[in-house]
This record gives sequence, C-alpha cells and structure tokens, in this order.
Amino acid sequence: MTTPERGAAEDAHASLRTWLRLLACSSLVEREVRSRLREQFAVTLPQFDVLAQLDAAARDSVQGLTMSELSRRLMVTNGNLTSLVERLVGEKLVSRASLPTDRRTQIVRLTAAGKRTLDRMTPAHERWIEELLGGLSAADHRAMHHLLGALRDSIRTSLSREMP
Amino acid sequence: MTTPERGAAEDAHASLRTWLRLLACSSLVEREVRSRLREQFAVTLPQFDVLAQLDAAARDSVQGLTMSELSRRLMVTNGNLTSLVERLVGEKLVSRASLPTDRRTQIVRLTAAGKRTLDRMTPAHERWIEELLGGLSAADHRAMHHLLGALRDSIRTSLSREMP
DNA sequence: CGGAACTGTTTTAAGCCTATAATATCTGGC
DNA sequence: GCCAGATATTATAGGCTTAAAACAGTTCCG
Repeated sequence: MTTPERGAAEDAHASLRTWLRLLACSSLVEREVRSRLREQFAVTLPQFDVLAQLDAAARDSVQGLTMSELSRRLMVTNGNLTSLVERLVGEKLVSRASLPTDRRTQIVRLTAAGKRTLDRMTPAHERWIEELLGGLSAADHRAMHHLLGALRDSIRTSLSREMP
Repeated sequence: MTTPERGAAEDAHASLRTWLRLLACSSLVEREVRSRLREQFAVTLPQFDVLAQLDAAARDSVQGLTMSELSRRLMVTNGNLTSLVERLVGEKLVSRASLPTDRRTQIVRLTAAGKRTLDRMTPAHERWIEELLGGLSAADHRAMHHLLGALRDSIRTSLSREMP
C-alpha cells in the first residue's frame, strides 16, 4: 500500500506511460495505412474514410449523407469536408446534389465507380490491419478490446465533465 | 474450437475491432490535448513535441539536436521540420546554429525562454493526460501498458518484414 | 407578414504533413 | 588533388486540419 500522495503521482505517471504507448501504436499503424492507400490506390486516408462512411450508411439503407452528418461521423470540422468532397467529386467517386426541400443542404452519395473502388480497397485495408495487429493472440485482442472500451469511457466521461 | 478458416476470419475481425477502438481513443485524446495547448499556451502539438524532445535531450546532457536527429525522434519527415523550427525560432523558443565542423548540419537548441515556456506546459500536459486516462485502475494501466508493448512489437515486426 | 435566431455550408488564414526534387557540403578511393 | 557517391537540409506541390467569419436559406414568434 502506498500513501495517497505517492499513489496520485504514480497514477499520473501510469496514465502518461499508457498514453505514450497508445500514441506510438496508433501513429505507426496510421502512417502505414496512409502510405499503402496512397501507393496502391492513390487515395488519402481521409478520402477512404469518406467513402467507407458513405458505404456504411448505404448498408443501413441511408441513401447519401449531408455534409454535416458526414463531418459528424468522421469527427472532422464541417468546413474541412468541402474541399475533401470536392476532390472526390472531381474523381467521380462521389456525387453531390442539393436537397429540393432545403436548398442549404448537400447530399453526398457514393457513385458506382466509388463503390467499385471502395470494394477493392476494403479487403486490402482489412488485410493490412490483420497483418499489423495479428501478432496478438485472440485472448490478447479480447483483453485489449475490453480495456480500450474502458479507456474510451474514461476519456468521454472526462470530456463531458469539462464541457457541459 | 473453430476451424482454421473461421479462425483466420475471426482474427482479422478481432484485429480490426482492436484497431478501431485504439484509433478512437488516441484521436479523442490527441484532439483534446491539441485544443488545450492552443487555447492555454498558444502552441501547436508538433511545436510542443519539438520543445519536449529538445528538453529530454538536454536532460541527457545532449546540447541541442540536429534537424535530422529531431525528425527521427519525432517521427516526422525531414523537410517538415524546416518551417516548424522556423516558427519556433521566430518566437524565440529555440535557436539554430550551424556546426563549424560540418556546415551542412544545423544544431537546434532550447532557449531560456523556450525552457520556461516548456516548464509551464509540461505539468499541465501531464495533468490533462491523467484527467483523461485516470478512469482506469492501476491494474488496468499495468495490463494496458503490457498489451500495448506487445502490440507495438507486433506492428514493428510486421513493418520490418515488409521493409528489409 | 417580417425580421431575429438558427442551421447548413463555404471561405479564409494559419499551420501541419508527405514525398520528391534540388542544393550544398562532406568523404573516400583513385 | 579530384570527383562520385553519401549525407544534411531546404524547396515545392498536393492535401489535410482547425477555428472563425461570411453567406445563404429556413423557421418561428410577435
């Protein structure tokens, strides 16, 4: 048993150590995925995310998403999407149409070409992730998934306390 | 017991689930830290990283780092640092000097003002991390740290197999 | 009905990131 | 001593990101 003072300092140190390793892992994976998407499919990670998100919505029978809904799902700011979607429209991977009932909103949809491109990328992406994280046993994955869930809750709780 | 075929598919799925949660956690923390550094210290995360890295080197009695060494430690591309350090020099937080024995290399050092600024930021940064990740028990942190170490090794092994 | 408040989107300014090309400098073999 | 290759850094082009401001369209209350 440690004293409360030492306990708090140790907790902070433990949090920091966890964070640094978490950051190292996610940076390594993200960098690699980014680089392979670029090399093999000439697409950036954010562009892939947009396509994947539109496809996920389509699987839920949602025909296209508004810019705002898309930015909410991707956790990027609204203004960010404008040029991102612009480029995807330029490559004919998505289409954009304004809603007749509300002329402010733009509905973004996956084109047939976009769907085909995504269908080539998705299995490759899954394979890369399995390749990178596959060194962990099934039990490790279960434990990690569980711990990361708890961590996510800790973070969300802390964030919602700050921002009421 | 599952068949090998099903087992492989499940592994891939487990890797993907782990990855998505890992990414969610690190994105949440990184976004928050970035935002607080900007609001409270008018510094970007990459700028903080540069200062922290220079300070860590100084603690190891290394007086200043070259641009290449800095980019290696920060895991960013070399050309990236030029403008980043440029801005920090402009704010008098670091200094740059060329080495007399090798006129190609630039040595970057923390100035006294940079050290003072960093000394105000470091405890706040540590407090934020503790606040965000502190919801986990000490045992959870130990487990997480251990698993993330294994994960990092898995990733590194996979990367080094690809790139010999 | 008419404007105030709200919503959805784009624009702008500042900065970050990568890869690739260019430049400058060093070093080692002849 | 000289030049080819290696090394350190900067420049460039394309793209991403955020916050804040500007616009445009909608809604709702008096």
